[in-house]
Amino acid sequence: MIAKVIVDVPSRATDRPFDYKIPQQMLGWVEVGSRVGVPFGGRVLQGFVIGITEHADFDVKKLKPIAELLDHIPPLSPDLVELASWISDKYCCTLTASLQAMIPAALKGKADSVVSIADDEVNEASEDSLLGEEAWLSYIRQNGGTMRLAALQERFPESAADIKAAVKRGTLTEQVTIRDRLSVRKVLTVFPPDNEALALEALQNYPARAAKQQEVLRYMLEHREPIAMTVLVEALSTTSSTVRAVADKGLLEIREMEQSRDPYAGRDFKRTEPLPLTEGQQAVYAEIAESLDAEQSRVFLLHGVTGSGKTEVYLQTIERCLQHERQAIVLVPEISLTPQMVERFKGRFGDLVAVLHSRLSSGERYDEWRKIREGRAQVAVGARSAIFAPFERIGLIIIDEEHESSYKQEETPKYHARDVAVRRARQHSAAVVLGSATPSLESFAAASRVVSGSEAANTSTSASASTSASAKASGAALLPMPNRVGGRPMPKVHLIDMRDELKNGNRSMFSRQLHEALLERLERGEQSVLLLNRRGYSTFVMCRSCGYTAQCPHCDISLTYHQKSRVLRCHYCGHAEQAPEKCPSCESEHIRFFGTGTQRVEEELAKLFPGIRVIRMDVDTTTEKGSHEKWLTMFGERKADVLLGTQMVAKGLDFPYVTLVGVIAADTSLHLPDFRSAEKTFQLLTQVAGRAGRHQLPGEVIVQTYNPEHYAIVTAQHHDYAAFVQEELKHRRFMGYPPFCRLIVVTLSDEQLPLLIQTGEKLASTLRQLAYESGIKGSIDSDGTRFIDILGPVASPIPRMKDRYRFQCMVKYRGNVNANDLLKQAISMLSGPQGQPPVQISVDVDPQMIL
DNA sequence: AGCACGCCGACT
DNA sequence: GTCGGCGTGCTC
Repeated sequence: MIAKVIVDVPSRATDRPFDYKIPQQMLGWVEVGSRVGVPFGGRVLQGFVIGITEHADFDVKKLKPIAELLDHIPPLSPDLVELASWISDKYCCTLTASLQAMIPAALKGKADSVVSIADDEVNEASEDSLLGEEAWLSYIRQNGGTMRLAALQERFPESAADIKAAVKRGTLTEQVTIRDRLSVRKVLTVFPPDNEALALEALQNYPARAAKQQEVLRYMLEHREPIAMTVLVEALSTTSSTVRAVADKGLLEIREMEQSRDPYAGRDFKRTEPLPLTEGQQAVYAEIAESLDAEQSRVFLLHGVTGSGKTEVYLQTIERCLQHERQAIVLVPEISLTPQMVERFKGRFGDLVAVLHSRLSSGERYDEWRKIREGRAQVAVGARSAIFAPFERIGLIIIDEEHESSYKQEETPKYHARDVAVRRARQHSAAVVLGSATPSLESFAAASRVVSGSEAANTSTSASASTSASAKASGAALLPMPNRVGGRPMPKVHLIDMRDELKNGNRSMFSRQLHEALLERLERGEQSVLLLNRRGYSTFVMCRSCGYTAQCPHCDISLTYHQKSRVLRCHYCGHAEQAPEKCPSCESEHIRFFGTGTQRVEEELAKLFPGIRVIRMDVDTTTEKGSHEKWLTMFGERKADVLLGTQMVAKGLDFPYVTLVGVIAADTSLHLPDFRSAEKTFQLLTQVAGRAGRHQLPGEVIVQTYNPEHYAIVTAQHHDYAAFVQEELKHRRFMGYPPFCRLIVVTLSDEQLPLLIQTGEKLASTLRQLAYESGIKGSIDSDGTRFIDILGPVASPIPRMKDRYRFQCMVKYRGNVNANDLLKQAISMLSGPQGQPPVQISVDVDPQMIL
């Protein structure tokens, strides 16, 4: 039998299946989805089996056999392999990249060599005197004749060439295997006696002076369960040598057991029961439950205002799904994957929940992943990549805060978890629930078209190329939840025109109203949340005399100032330099280091409200593991008056004593050169406003802005999603942006500018030519359903990164245009015979940020 | 991506 | 004369 293997080489040229013979002893073990080690061009690499056939597409005589099978259970199932190939096709990336994204990093094996002294050499050495033998050779002998090549080279760096030569002439034999980057935690475990009768007899006859041993044995006979050595020793306040003594008599067994790291071990989650649903929740639940019972693959857009109780609906639909013995995946934006959120799922489903997020160590993540793969978990809660949770029978996929841009991966493979979810759900006949108070325009356009039949014809031409193409195909159903649980009103939102403040001589960053409102909360002992909406704003250096700013010498981007080390760092390439004392350009002393906005707000708060207790949450204060959780717990225990932060304070938090939400500057995100800036602003304001007054105490929101008449801000003030969408759709249609078309951004990069520009031009003209040949109308005003427009090449927003220049082309299209195919064709037309393009090309399908 | 093979300059 | 620079080309 022949295995088709995708080899772990991140290059387009090698991204195709290579055929390998399956050795006799591996027959029946090697499956689609298996991870194997294969010889490839003189070395051994990790690869994935994506197919098994009878006949090779290659000269059988030249076929090499698979060198090793790396796992007992294939890490990928055939449906995930199929999904990987869909991703690489849709997002124009290599299959290798898609496959790698699906497994935990711990399973990214690397080749590792073990060298042994050849047999005849061993004999020779016994005759020859060891005198004069090279140090490294005797070192191997001391190690029993075999050791890892890497370890040997580390010990004798100066003999590297000698060692290599020895391998070449056969003095040393080399064996290459793939080693995982994982450490399985082993725990010494004590097992109860096999032979109980014997043990009981021994217990009777134990010598009196071995009381502790007797105690150990009695304990084990009573509990009759394996127990960790450390726990046993602790419980009986004895030592491991005592336990060992019992084991040496053959009465107990001590073995090393593999132990899963459970990041939530020892934490008690209070079990919760399903809450009675409100009428609104019930209607939505019934709709989804019906689909679950029928095992249909349907997509639901759950549009529920903040505080409408979406999470309870999630929990109960998951319960329904589990009753059908099918598994559920819950995606949550990384930023709102808070302990609060985890607690709600753990509280309802206990150990059946596996949690996957970026704060886990690679070992912890691997253990949670295995819990899923081995069927010990039925529910996976996690960020973006949890969409690849290796379940066998998925019944339900929930995507909370569906509009969040963090569902789009910015690195290759640049997939959108929402679209992958829809595709994966279809493989499993599973339901998808997209939940949001502020659905993305793409999802909303795709969903409303199906529900409001009369508008269907109307929108089908205008928004036919929704970004959520798969949602479109499956026909998303809109499920509205317009009311808050308990009939609580939406908080009142006040807009403060900061221009008026300035006119009235208030130059502080706090308006009088916000100042007063904060004071009131302090007096009443209630809490406030302050949002500084500063996307992409970080600390930088500027000279106030000449305007000089510190730039990275390799990247054409401002350097970031790190206060702790007084170093300027580029966060694209890692370049670091000492922060200057005076301006390098004009020698002025007036060089200033601008701290994060939140730092300045914190200082101002301390000045205005002496004794105020502020928790500041931003990248500076939450990088440490667990710090996020720590701050939120503190705030929840009312150990602070104000929670001040960036985006991260806007999402999913629920504190009963928060009655004031202040937005310092609503418009900082409004004027970013991105076509989604209005949408992002509306979403953020709506989300943060939803933090107030979720319980008994009524909430108030104060939004400071310089653009009080902007529709994104006005509609957010009135919690009017429909009005926002209507206005925003007008703009999108007029400007020709999604959901009225789809976008692909192609970025080309190279060290040589002329070659780069030349290649860029060639790519654009080839694309135009191909589009023309396939008869697609090119005009932006075209009424036809097919349309394509190729823009550029132009310099990228970051024109140089890591000493490479960057240019980009944008493809806009709509209708049944296979832009991916055109693009792939164009790229292959300017590539060499092995498929390597003259410059580096990176493709972003459905980009989130255009900037 | 790596590694081998291969053809031209500065050294023992 | 050799060592070694990194330019193409291939990997089942």
